[in-house]
Amino acid sequence: MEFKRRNGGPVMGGASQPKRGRTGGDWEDSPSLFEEELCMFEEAEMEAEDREGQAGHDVIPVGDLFSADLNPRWRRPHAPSLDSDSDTLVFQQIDLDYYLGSAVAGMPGQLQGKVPIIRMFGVTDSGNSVCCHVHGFAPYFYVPAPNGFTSDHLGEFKRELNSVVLKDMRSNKDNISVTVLAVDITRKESMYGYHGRRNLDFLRITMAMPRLIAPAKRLLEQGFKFGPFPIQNYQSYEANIDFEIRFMVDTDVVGCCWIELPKGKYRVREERSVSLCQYEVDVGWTDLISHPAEGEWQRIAPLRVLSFDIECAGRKGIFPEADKDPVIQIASMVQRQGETEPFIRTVFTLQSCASIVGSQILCFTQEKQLLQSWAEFVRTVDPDIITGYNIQNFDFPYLLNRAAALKVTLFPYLGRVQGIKSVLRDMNFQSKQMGRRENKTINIEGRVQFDLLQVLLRDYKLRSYTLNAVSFHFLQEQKEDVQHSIITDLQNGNEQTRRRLAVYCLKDAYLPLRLLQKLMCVINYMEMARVTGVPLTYLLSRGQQIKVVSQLLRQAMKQDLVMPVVKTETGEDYTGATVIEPEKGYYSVPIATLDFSSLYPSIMMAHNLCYTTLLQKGSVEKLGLSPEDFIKTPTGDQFVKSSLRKGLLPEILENLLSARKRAKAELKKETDPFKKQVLDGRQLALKISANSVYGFTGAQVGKLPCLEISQSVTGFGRQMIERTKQLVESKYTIANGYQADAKVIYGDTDSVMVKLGVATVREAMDLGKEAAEWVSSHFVHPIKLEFEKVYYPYLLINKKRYAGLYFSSSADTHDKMDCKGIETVRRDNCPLVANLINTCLQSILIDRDPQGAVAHAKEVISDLLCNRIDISQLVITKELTRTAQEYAGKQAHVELAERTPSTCWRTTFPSTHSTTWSSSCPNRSRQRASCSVSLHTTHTHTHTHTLNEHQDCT
DNA sequence: AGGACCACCTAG
DNA sequence: TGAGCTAGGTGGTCCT
Repeated sequence: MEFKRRNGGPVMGGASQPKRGRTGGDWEDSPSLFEEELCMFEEAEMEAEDREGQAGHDVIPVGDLFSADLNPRWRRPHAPSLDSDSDTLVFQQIDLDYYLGSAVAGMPGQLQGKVPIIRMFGVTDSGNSVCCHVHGFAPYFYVPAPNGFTSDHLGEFKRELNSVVLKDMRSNKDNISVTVLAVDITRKESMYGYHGRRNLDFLRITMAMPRLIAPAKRLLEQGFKFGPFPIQNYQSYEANIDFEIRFMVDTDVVGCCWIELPKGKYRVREERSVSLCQYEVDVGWTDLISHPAEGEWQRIAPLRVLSFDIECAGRKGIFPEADKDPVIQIASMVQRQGETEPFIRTVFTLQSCASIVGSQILCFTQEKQLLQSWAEFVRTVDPDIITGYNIQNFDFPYLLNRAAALKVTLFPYLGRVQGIKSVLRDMNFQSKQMGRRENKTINIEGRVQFDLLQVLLRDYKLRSYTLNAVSFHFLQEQKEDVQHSIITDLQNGNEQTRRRLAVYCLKDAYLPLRLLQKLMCVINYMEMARVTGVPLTYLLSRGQQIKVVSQLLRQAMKQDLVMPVVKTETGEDYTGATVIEPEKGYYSVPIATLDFSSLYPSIMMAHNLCYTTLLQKGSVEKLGLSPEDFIKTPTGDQFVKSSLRKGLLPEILENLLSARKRAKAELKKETDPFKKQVLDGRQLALKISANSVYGFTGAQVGKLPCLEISQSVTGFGRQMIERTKQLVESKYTIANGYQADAKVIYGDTDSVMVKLGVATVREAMDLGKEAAEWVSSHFVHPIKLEFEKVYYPYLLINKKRYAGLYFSSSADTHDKMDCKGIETVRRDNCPLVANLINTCLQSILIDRDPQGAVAHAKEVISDLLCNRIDISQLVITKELTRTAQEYAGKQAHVELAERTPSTCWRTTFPSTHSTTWSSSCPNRSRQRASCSVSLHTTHTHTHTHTLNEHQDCT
């Protein structure tokens, strides 16, 4: 039930070689490691290019920037001409949107007025870009047909609805004359609640464009009258589905899948092409073939990934403002997905700049020209994915604003569709999970914006999210050493100082690429898009729910089930999981841990919990069900058994979990490292997806909350953990011939920690496995209790706070020291505390020397009191102190410090909710706070030390 | 002193 | 108009 990688966690993809750090800080004398690296790129390429007779250019005078001779690599590979009569077009779709346009002759759909057209962007196996316009798909939704409705009434219904929708429009600037395209009768069943498997007549209402769905739905809900029928309120179904998702679900297209346009079924645009893509085609929506991501269709096209970074010359102490401060450098790196090195490394500079081996420098005397040329560079390189660090909220907005300030009119056309301007918008994204977050967004049609900062904020819990910290954490590598404050000075210096800045800027463009690769972001996100069926861009711009909705709709469609639109209202929270009261203390005996694997998904599968199986009040009587047809959950809710109807959610979960098993099996067999990465990304996506189904049903402000499901799930969970405790403690007893009476000393949600009374890890493992198997036999398939690990020794401080040496792979050596909930894993303490506690825990658990722990803590405190340490927030839990003392046999009559507020400055960033600690004041202009240290020692006196903003923190 | 409440962050 | 869930520890503030 863990969705976010804690503290970065172990980084997947094998260990990386830590780079040796740069020793001297003397920049001009010795080139940095990064420069050596750039140099190596150059050497490798020189060899290759010598054969082709292309000389490398270090510094290029601005002029023929875009001529093929000078920059042969900028353009995509040549695209052979395409003949739709004889060629099949196959491409991997990476972005999908829609627009309103005029009908194209020969394509299906409405002919007059503006029609919605789906647009897919993608790349072929040979690296050519594709823009595919898909015609004839229109948005629709459902309402139940009123009693007595027949096909004779369709015309009247349609006319009347059309008329009220038209009347409802405040302005009609698109001059829409027809809003309702069609109304059909179709047999469907609501997915909410079991009502005896009877399909009813539903009206499928097709609208002319997506934005007409909401008013039509509203008008029907508020009360709609037509023909002889009385005024009536219509409950609507599937009226809140994004148009893109609607299309993808109906055509079996998933995010990042391969699309095939059979020969003869599509048209190549010769004139009238609107995109910058190499191929631009039109196709009818029923003519495209979507390939499931299996076998050969798991591959990934050679996508172009552009990473960039900008530098601005800010004024002293003022954050750069786009209307005043110039953009002085833009570094860009372009890499093909799947390759290890960027094949374009370039930096656009304002004013001259000395050459950097391995990268191309383009110097400009006019900032306007720099910006304009960079935009042209982007259009020429035609990247599929644009990355960088905080590009979404800084670099892109700054560039757009700066270009506007300088009136570089051709700058903001960065997308793949000609004539569409990239504009900046403020978005207010908010979720319980991530809090309120102000975000800026810009539209870049056809290119996926993959801001690495946003990825890290979503997927990793880190202490700090600066590029420097993140690079160090994942790559053991850091940024080039340039202080922000000296950027302007470097720019105003000479070509050597600007060169130093350029190296810095290049590295900041390079690091995101390295991180993307190391963390396998592109692969993992693509796999998530494929597994859940949503476009790649949704994964970064939307929440968790849309992924479940997409899967739910796909499953529902097969059974003619439709999803109601529910009004969201928050009610009472429901009861969650049980946390077994811990028997706090230090255990110098092995503690076995048994876990239910995928507890909540397996509960939903085992008991067939779903919207479609829920028996609402009175249903049992109404449907005349007998007791063996349904179950009653611990919360008193009723669901029919799978013999009557198999639930959609259990089906989805089974598919996800069996697909995960397959992926893991394939992963084991696979030898190709690249395919391995894909498979690992897939199994991870499948696991996360399975776990988020439960959360979806409990999301009260959501697309389809169903607390009967979520509270039944947790209810079963509570019952199960209680039962598990009883079972274990009843069987593993001296009376039954075991060495000791087993005792469950702790448990949380889906796990129990058992003191089995055996002396060795080996015995605990063996007995643990046996116990897990035996307990499993008492539960319904596929619920399974598994032996996970042995803790030895184990320090149980409180609920959700413990530490122990973790034995799993071997009984002889521990895998790690596992700490849960303790200061060492929390980000709201300064590092000193985390380090101190960590050292103490190591002392206690590994060295088995609690006095050592106490001594160490004392020493640190004493250092603090004597100002020998510049940072100091000390928080040692009372429990840890007590436990350490207990273990030490009360011999150590030292009370550790209880709590000491800080002399270091804590900064919490509201945007990211992250906290950083520093010994210097982060913002001198703003703080009024004073900080104090107060320590209690056994010698009774209290030291209080207060610092305020006028004192130096060190 | 003790409790109600909040913010923050974690466990699962 | 879009947002997965609950349990619970710890430390802080404010009130009585």
